[in-house]
Amino acid sequence: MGIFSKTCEYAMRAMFYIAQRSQEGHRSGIKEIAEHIDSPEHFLAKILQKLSKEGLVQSIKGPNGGFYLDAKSLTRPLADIVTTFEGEQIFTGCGMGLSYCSEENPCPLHNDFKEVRNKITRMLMDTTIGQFNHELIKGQLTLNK
Amino acid sequence: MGIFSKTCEYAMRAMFYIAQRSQEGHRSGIKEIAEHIDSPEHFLAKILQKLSKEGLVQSIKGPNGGFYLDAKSLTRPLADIVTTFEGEQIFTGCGMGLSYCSEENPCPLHNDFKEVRNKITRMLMDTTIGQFNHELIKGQLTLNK
DNA sequence: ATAATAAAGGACAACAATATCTTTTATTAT
DNA sequence: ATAATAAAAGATATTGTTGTCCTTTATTAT
Ligand code: FES
Ligand code: FES
Repeated sequence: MGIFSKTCEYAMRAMFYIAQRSQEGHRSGIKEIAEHIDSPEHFLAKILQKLSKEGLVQSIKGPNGGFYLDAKSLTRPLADIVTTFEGEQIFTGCGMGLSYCSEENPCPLHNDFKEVRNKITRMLMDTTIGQFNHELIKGQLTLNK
Repeated sequence: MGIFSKTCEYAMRAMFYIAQRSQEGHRSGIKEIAEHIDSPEHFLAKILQKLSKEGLVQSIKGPNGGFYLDAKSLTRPLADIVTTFEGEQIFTGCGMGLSYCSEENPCPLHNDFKEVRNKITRMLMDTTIGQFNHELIKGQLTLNK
């Protein structure tokens, strides 16, 4: 696995996709999303359910329903999605798995790993969900290759 | 989970511990290692078996036997341990789980994620297994807190 | 009202990661 | 030679992640 779990990866891809479609004024059904981000449909449904409960994505049932993002949601940082699935561990945890990371009792990787963590944190905090709509619509960025 | 799997975390901690003890001229038994890095004993045995097969750690059976690191092994980069358990994914994979990462078909996180990956890679390539022996012996660094 | 649609929710299945236990093999000391 | 030690190897158990399926609920269109 990479840095993030598969669940979290699908979640990020799905949210970027929904953001793009929302920008275009469309709501997206699970099937459509799954196809465009290349994820298992039913598994994705579960993921979106969780994001919906967290209020990170909006949804409407029934015909013409689907998932979309309101203005507020489009400005939320990617970090909110990651936290939903991975918890705080990735932002604060020790790189070698010690029960907590501290300056007083550092592991051998502590100094280097702090920087890695900070870079990840900045990436996730500074990136908003709606940030790439333009590039995604123009096809300069991809979610399924 | 953090960036690395539990298996990989135990492996790194174990190797740093064995390195330290090797430096002091001792071989370490599984039980001793497990206690000092706070890992499940039998699971650690499996991990060390794999590292042994890879030639990353040396071992001797029987009384006064145990695990140790020869001069060559002490200079190997931490990356070799990580690759054994996580493969190349962590060094080359896409942060959002796309099947491959490329400049031609980048995901939204590509630019930021490249830097994260590079920092991780540098950390693991530039750190050698024997590098922290002194600090570990003096207790300035820890493997079990 | 009824049928159609689409998300929400619950139950379950497959698989991989983590963990434990037992037997075998190599080595050493007596 | 025998017993003791410790890693190697094999078998199995537990848990978490990933994935599927089926039923229910809300909404819309007819
Ligand atoms: S103690 Fe390990 S990263 Fe800080
Ligand atoms: S394409 Fe996703 S990190 Fe490069």
